[in-house]
Amino acid sequence: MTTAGALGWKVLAEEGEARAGLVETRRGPVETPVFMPVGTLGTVKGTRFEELESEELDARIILGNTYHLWLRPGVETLRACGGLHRFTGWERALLTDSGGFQVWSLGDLRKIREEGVEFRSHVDGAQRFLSPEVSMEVQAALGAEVVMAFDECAPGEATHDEARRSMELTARWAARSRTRFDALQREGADAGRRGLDAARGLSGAQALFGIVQGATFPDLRRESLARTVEVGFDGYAIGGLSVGEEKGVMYEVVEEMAPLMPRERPRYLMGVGTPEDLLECVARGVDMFDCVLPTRNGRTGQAYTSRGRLNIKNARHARDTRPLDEACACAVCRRHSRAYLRHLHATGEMLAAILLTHHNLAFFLDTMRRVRQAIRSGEFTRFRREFTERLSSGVE
RNA sequence: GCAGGGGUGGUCGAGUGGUUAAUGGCACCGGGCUGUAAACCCGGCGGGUUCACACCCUACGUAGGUUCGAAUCCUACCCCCUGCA
Repeated sequence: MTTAGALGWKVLAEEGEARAGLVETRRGPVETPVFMPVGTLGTVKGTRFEELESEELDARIILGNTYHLWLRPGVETLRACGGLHRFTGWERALLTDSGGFQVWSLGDLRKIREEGVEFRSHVDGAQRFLSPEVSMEVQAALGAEVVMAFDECAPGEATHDEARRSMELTARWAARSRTRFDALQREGADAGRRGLDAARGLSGAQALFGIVQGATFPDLRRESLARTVEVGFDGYAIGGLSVGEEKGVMYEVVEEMAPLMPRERPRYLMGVGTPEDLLECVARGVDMFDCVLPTRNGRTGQAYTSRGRLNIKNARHARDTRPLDEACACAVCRRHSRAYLRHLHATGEMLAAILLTHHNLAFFLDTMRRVRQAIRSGEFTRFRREFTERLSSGVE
């Protein structure tokens, strides 16, 4: 276990490339492999914090987003309210994305320069300039346990030249992120530190993760990793995947990169993925994941089950008195039928989104719990095969 | 009874002689969603044959009529709404 750092990390068990580990944050332990629900605007949409903390979901860490929270409610408000934990009432660990993803997802609304990114706010059209330094400042005001370096997320179909340019920019931004981040920690800008007892053998500071880019090109990915490790971070992420490239390509990049990433640091695959993706990428050596799928798809009528996806909008469920997933023990599956959930969705009732989101999160988080257990008991290979097989068997 | 207005596809509602199987909305059916511009977006939606291009049939209250051609014009009838008796 690393001590005095911002984050503790140890590998508890390994099976092939898969590993079960423990990340110690200043706001509690996070067992890995872990799925981190996405809470872009300071809320995991459609859920209450009590649910996330409940034994059933037991989410140990959730995300927040720098770009979105920077626009609304804004840094000053966040500072005035004591950081994102106090502002939202979430007392467990947080990880904030840097805004790098918005460089990709809001591609039509920004211009990239060496200095940073000029965004035209999607909220009101105002010009807003985000740079590694600004991102670090906002993330200090947010006070998450894990801060992400500001990167450029290039499109999956980027050419080698484009990907190189982007990767090199990301590398320069990584160094700038590190520098500004360290200064902010020294200055005590970290809003999340307030009120914490600095026990647990940790420094009490925020942790900073670097992000490996390079699109689909192995040479660029390797160079990106080397340059990121050279800067030095508390953890390392693979970014720039599931942004338009083919699924097989994503697995290849992860398969090649994860084993090259420092063993003594947690490895985080950003923005991934489906239940199958999680299993595949755990098998390739990834420890941390986040994805909007369980929450977004919960709102749009799609349930993840042990036998694959179920579209609650389909007429075939109109009189189906069975739960979403007969193998699921979540509160929604214990109480409600597919017929009722379909009715709620069809009538536009907000409860439909709430219940499907709950089930989906329960499924994702429970799956990861089982993954961890399987790795620790040396049964991950079998678990993965059986789980994947069942996933593709189709909902009855 | 008289005077106006009106009856269009599951529904509401455009269209008022010819690219009209008929604009739109809703409903319905299906699909998509991977570091959240997403409680959102896309497609289908009279019937039949066809892999498809395409073709055929049926349709704008009912029945006739005018016209090369009608949901659109004319006549009669039925029904609905409003006002006056």
